[in-house]
Amino acid sequence: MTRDRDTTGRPDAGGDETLSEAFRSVARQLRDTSQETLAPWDITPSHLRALRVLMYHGVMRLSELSDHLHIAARSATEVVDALETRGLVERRADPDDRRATLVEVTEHGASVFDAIRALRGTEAERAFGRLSEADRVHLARILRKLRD
Amino acid sequence: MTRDRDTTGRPDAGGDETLSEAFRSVARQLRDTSQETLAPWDITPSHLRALRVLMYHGVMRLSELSDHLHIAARSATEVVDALETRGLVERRADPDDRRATLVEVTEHGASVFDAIRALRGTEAERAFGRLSEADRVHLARILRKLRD
DNA sequence: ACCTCATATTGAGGCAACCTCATCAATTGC
DNA sequence: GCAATTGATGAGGTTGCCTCAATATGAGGT
Repeated sequence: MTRDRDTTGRPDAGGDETLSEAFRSVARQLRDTSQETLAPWDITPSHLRALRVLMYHGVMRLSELSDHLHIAARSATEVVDALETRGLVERRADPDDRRATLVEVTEHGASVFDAIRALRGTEAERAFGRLSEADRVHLARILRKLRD
Repeated sequence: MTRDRDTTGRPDAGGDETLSEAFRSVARQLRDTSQETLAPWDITPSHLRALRVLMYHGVMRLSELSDHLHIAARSATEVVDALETRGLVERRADPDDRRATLVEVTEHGASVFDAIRALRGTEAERAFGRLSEADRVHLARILRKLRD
């Protein structure tokens, strides 16, 4: 239909399309980079997120974990399964409620988390490091606005 | 449940974590909103992206489409399958190369695209509209930097 | 003409990260 | 004391990708 070129930066039907495209693209790129970095430990970004929540907030129930991660309870089960088979966390019975299960980071889990964090420091820099401090502040503010 | 609160925006282990978390979060929110908007037409965001490429650049081969979308050739096949079963695009033989298949937007596809675009205009505004023009320009610039 | 290598698409099968719905045990409210 | 609720999980589904063949065609020698 059309034989044009988009390099003019013209509005098209909503420049926002481009904006959200760019957004998606960067998000994906971020995810891929993350995945690569994590490969040596055989865990995925979402595993790491769960591990981080557990490291940060300490032992908690599956349901609490799912709340923190904003995922369905059932999905938390899966994430914990994955972390448990890798020896990074352990399930324990909740003494106060026998329906509930507590999840706890193992020593191994903690050391792996620290190791990842040490490397990730520089990895996050690769991702956002090419931004100036001002840009990063800007981005943080904009993201906060977009989140409602 | 718990009495935690991490809205303090404190550094944790690397403020960049928070930044990329926020990024992911917004990207996901964007995707969800998009999905809702598209539901009436029974297509997904990635279908729409393909449709947009085709509307914008006209008829092309599957392989060209996969290049545009930055996905594997095999995945383009799937997207086109989906669009074709919905009558939005059609496959044609490439007269110049009998190995190749051309994809073309149907009339119905074009009208659906237009309808979506009309609605999406306001939808994209909901997403990015709460940003000032300056912020949007900023965001666009920052995203471009992040993309390499 | 024949043979080999590259290219275009697709079948088969896999994976991540979710989801819902149903089930079962344990707990709580009335 | 029993019904309703809650916590975890089994079963199975979805989206959007992926890789690795297989198949057909095209291009370039020899």
